[in-house]
Order: sequence, then structure tokens, then C-alpha cells
Amino acid sequence: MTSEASTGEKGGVRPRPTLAAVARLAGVSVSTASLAFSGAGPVSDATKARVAAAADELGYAGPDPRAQSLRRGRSGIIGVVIEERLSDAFRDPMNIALLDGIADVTGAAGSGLLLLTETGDDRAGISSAPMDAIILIGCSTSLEEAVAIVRQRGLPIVAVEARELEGVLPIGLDNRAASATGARHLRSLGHSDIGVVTLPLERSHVPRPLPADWERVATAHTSAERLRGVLDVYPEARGFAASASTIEAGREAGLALLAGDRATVPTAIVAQSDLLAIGVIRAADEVGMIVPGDLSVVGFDGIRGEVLGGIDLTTLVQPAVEKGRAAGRAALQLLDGGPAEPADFTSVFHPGGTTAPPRTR
Amino acid sequence: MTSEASTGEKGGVRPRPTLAAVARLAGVSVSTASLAFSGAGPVSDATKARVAAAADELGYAGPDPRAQSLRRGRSGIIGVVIEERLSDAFRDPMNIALLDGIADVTGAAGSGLLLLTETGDDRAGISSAPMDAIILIGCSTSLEEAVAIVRQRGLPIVAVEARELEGVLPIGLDNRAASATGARHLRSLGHSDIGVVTLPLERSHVPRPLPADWERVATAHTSAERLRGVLDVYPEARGFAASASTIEAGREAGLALLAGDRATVPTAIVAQSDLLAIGVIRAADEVGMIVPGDLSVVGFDGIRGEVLGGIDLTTLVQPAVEKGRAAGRAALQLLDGGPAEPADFTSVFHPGGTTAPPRTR
DNA sequence: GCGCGTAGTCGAATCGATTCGACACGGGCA
DNA sequence: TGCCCGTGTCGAATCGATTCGACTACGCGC
Repeated sequence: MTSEASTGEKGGVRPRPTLAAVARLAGVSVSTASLAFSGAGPVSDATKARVAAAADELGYAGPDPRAQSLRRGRSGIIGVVIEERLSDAFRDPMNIALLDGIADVTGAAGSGLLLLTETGDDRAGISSAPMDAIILIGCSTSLEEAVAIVRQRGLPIVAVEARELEGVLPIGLDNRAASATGARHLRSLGHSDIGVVTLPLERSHVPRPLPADWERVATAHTSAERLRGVLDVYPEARGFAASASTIEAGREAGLALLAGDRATVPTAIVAQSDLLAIGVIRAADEVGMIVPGDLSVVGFDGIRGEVLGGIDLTTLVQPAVEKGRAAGRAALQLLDGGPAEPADFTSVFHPGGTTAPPRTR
Repeated sequence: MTSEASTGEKGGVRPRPTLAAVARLAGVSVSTASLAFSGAGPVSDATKARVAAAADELGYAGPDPRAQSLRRGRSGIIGVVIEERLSDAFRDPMNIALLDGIADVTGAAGSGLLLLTETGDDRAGISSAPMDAIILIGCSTSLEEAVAIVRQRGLPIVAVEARELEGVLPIGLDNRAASATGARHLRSLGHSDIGVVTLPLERSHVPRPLPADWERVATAHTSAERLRGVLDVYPEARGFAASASTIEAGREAGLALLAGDRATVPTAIVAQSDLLAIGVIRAADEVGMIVPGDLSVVGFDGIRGEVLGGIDLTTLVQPAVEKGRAAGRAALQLLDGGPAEPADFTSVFHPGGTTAPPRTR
């Protein structure tokens, strides 16, 4: 009878054996088999061995995660919502570092990361994927919407660098203060006319000069905060919104700010990311300006390595990986029911070789 | 009685309402509620409306994905296994492009991507995450192991650029042939002494000269194939295995190959990735060699954009995004029970400005 | 006017595990 | 000798949905 077990010997698409089958073969009840398998509960060694043998014989691959997650009310999956296309989001090393930090923590806790892109109207994932918690990163525009959906599902929400929102645990960065520090550095060097290259401010990532009503139209929290930080010090700064956090977009923005007579262009530019800063430097190079002689450039992020091409960028170094870890930890704590305290990270000013006093003209 | 619905008005951790609760409030059976909600089956408009109203009142967020996935035997999740740490894997734009291609297809089909890293002994994800299929990318060393686990779970497996393996649907690239094409290009230019910088060949990513017994110790399929392609044309080529697919690792390898008397170093280097190639070019620059005057360099991948820094690299352009799409499609087909045919992609040789005839010496 | 098909609804089984409470048995302690 | 408790095992409820088969009316055709 139970020798139907041998079915699996060779056949084609044999259905996955269940715990019940294992129990039957081992001659014990399902509950005992479960106990034996999970190690919880008192089970005699002999029984344990028989169950193990039966499982082995049937090729039982362990409890079905679907059934398990239903019963336990946990799926062991944490959703990560990324606003843009993956290829866009991952162009910036900061996002990768962030994700790496998250993966570091959640991976260690045995949770998987479910990547949810928010492109188009693909709400499907957010509204119906099996998750225990969700981490929003780089989500600006549609934040409210996403939060509403997720909240209705009763999932804990962690948001990295988002504006305060009811029921959302924030992982913050001192964007405004840090940017102000960078700006003050320029002021102390003697700069009085500076430009700002911002990250995309609104949903439509169209590169353009900063509109006067940017406060009203801005939906990207990080960009807005960093901009405020600069304006705190230089209320008159001219701005240009880049189309993305890439070198190319930075170059484009840089060319726009540096166009015109040398006497009328800013003597320093604050870029809201290091990639943008590198682009600005490239633009300066193209219009024949020397950095930092003719133009000082400040970045943000503190990326390292190849992309910099050996440049020692003056920038604000943010602990991206650590930020990711904090987000991961917070998500885990929340889904454990425990309270998680919001984290706030601080960027460190790194004076590099791309800033200097303005050339007297 | 049923006014307990109002509990959710403000309270703390109200448990998520179930379909049963909705049905009760609407005064219909659970089965009818289910039918009404999913739209399947004949339900009168009046009933549908009442169910919808009840769901609305209770704040029902739709069927619990966990229960759904148990019943349906599907979780709507596709696992993507990445061998290394995310920050390492995503340093190479090719991997991002690949993932983007996968996400493109699976996202459109409503499936989420579960990121599983294979760092350490963290088999947890692979062996127990709720997934419907799995895609292995850049998995070399521990391929067999991973495949064994997943196969026992009865999941369809798609592997990108892996060696043939029973029960695994391969998505291939003409690594060997394409590399040979690159090598023949060098031969036709007149080079007779070339070097190869390979991607990591084994688990331990230690940079070192290619050992004589590399065939035996190599576990990375892609690297090995690309190497074979070059050796097909230049059996005597000297090799150096880089520690990663990064510019820095390429530079390091380049310096190693270019050390010594100018007369004894290779006149051309084939790098197994564009990032490595850029590193090699940087190394050449450092030791005072001009590319392509003193040294020709061939890459692999066909990355574009900033990292290249304006270099027109001679390389083999592979359709990475398309490869990802194919992998995604294959996974979807397999989990639909349908047969999926393996895909094989072809790289296109792009003659750039980094190769030239060797300087006569 | 009778029977049959169908729209609409419901009850119950099912997916595969976990876990609580109950039960039987044997040994230690009073 | 009798009682209690811990160990090992089992049955049954439960998680939350989907879906099959059955049942009730009702309308239509013959």
C-alpha cells in the first residue's frame, strides 16, 4: 500500500510529497511528523529517525512555504519598493549600497527581498504580493498612494528619506543640514554666487531650470530637503533640476548653468549627488573652466571608486549601507510586533580638492 | 452585532478583516463573496454591490496572498539567485541590465522578483522561500548544490549562462565563439603575443596569474568559456584572473600583465568584460603605454555611457537586457507548465578605437 | 401544465502545514 | 499502594481563501 512511495523513483512530474505522505510512510501521525521535522516538541529519537528516513525516501523537500506562511501568518518576505525602473535606480551606487545594507540585515534574518518596481500602474505587486513588511526607497511622488494601499493591508511600512507620514517608520538623513554645511563651506571660501544642480524634483524627470514655484511642485523629498539646505545659506542660488542621478544628467545641468559670459556664471556649484557633481565637473571642463580654480564643485553621497576617476570630490559622505541596515532592522522589528525607533543618519563633510576660493575677477 | 465593523475606525492593531467577515456583513456565504470579489462565476449585480460595500466598510484589502497562494499552488513570485553580495553583483552594469530585462517581463506578468543572495551558507532562501520558479544568474560555483535543492522542491529552473545541467533550462550566450571572434580580430591585425584578463574563475576571488590547471579548478562557466574562445585562437596566451568585474580589478590585472620589459609584455589584451578592459587601459596608461599604439585592448559586454569616459572600446556587444527578458519569459512559460525552449544569444563584434596593429619592435 | 435548463447561491472539501488539548503510559515520591 | 507528573503520540481545529457539486427558484419550450 504505502509502497506507492516508490512512485517517485523515476516518474515525470510527480507531485511534491506532502508531510502527510511522509507521516504515513513513517507510520506516525501528521502532527508527530511535523514535530519531528521542526525539532520542536518532544519526540523520541526512534520516531525522529523514522520520519527522517521516510522523508528521505520520498524526497520530501521540507514544509511547503505557502502552507507555512498561511499558518504562521508570515511569509518571510520583505518588499522593497523602488520607484523607477531597476536600470535607472541602480545606476546610482547609493541605491545599490542602500539595498545591499537592507539585504545584509534581512538576509541574515532569513527573509528574502521582494523587488517591487513602481513603474506604470503596476500596483499589482504592492497590493497583492505576500509580504510581511515593506520598505519604500526613493519613493517620492506616489508615496501617499502606495502607503495607503499598504496600510490597508496592515503591513508595517518603513520609508527611507521620506517626509513624515502617519504610520510610516522613517529612516532619515540630515539632507538639509548637511547641504547647508556644504553651502557654508563655500561661503567661508568666499563664494557669493552659486548654482545648485538638483536631483529630479517631480514625477516628470524633465531637465529644466528650477521653477520659482518649486516648493509647490516638488514631490521628491530628498531633493527638496537638500535644496532647502543650500537655500538656507544662499537664498539667491540659481538652480537647475537634473533628469536623473547620472553623470550625463549632471553634465547637461552643468552646461546649462555655466552657459554665458564667464562673469555671469556662478563660481561654485552644489550638486545633489556625486554623480551629478562629476557631470558638472565634466561640463566645466568642456566650457574651459578649471575645477576648483574657476569653479568649485560640491557633491553629495560620498561614493568611492572608479566612477570618480581619481577626483577627490568635496562632498557630504552619507552612510548609505548603514542606512540600509537600519531600514532592514526597523522592518524586522516592526514585523516582530516590537516597537522600532526611527533612525536618523548624519552625513559627514569631506573637504576634497574640488573646492577653493573664487578667482578674483 | 456586526457593528463590530466600526472597531477599525481608530483602534491599534486591528486584525486584517477576512473574506468571511465581509461575507457575514454582506449577508452572503463566503463562497458567494469570493465569487463576487474575483468576478468569476455568476453573481447577481445586487449581490456584487453588497459585497463590495461590505468590503469597503471593513477596509478589506483583498484576498490574503498567503491563503491564495496555498490554494492556488502559486505564489506569483520568481526567485532570482545572485551568487555574490548585491553590491558586488550590481557593480557590473551587465547584471543590472540582465535583472532589468527579467523584471520587465515578470513585472508585466504580475510576478514579483525575490532577490536571493547566495552569500555564506544562507541556503535558507533557496530552500524555503515561496517561489514558483527560479532564475540563476551568475551562479557558478555552487550551481550544482543550488540546483539540487531547488529541483527537490520541484521548481522550474532557468539558468543564465550556466553549463548544461539536467532539468535546467539554459539561456545561453556565445561566449566562446564571440571571444574567439575578438581574438581573431587581434590576429588579423597581426598580434602574436596576447594576454587575457579573466573574470573570477573560482569561488575564491583571488587575483592571480592563470594557473596551468585552470580547466580543473574553474567553476565559473562564463569565464571559462570566454577563456576557451581566446585560447582557441591563441593557445599560448598568458592569462590573469581578476578578482571581480570592476575597473579596479582590471587595472590590477593589467598592471600584472604589463609588468616587465616592454619587449616581453603582450601587445594586446583581451579582457573578459568592459569594466576590466577599462581597467587595463588605465593600467597601460600608468605604465606609459598608449592604447592602441602600444597595446590593443578588447573588452566584452558592450556597456555604454559614463563609465567608458568617452572611450570607443573594441568589444563584443551582448544583448543583456534581451537575455534577461528571455530568462523571464522562460521562467513564466515553465511555471505555466508549457514547454519553454532554451534561448541562445549572439554577441556582435564592435570594432572600436582600442585595437590597432602592433607596433613593430 | 409539466419538465428541463440556467442563473444565483450555498455548503463543504481542499490546499499543507502548525499547534493546542487530550490521552496513555511508566517511573518517582509520599 | 496510590497519586502525580513528564514524556511521547495523536486527533482535530485553524490559517483564509478557492472551487466543485448540489440545491432552489424561475422562465421557457413543447
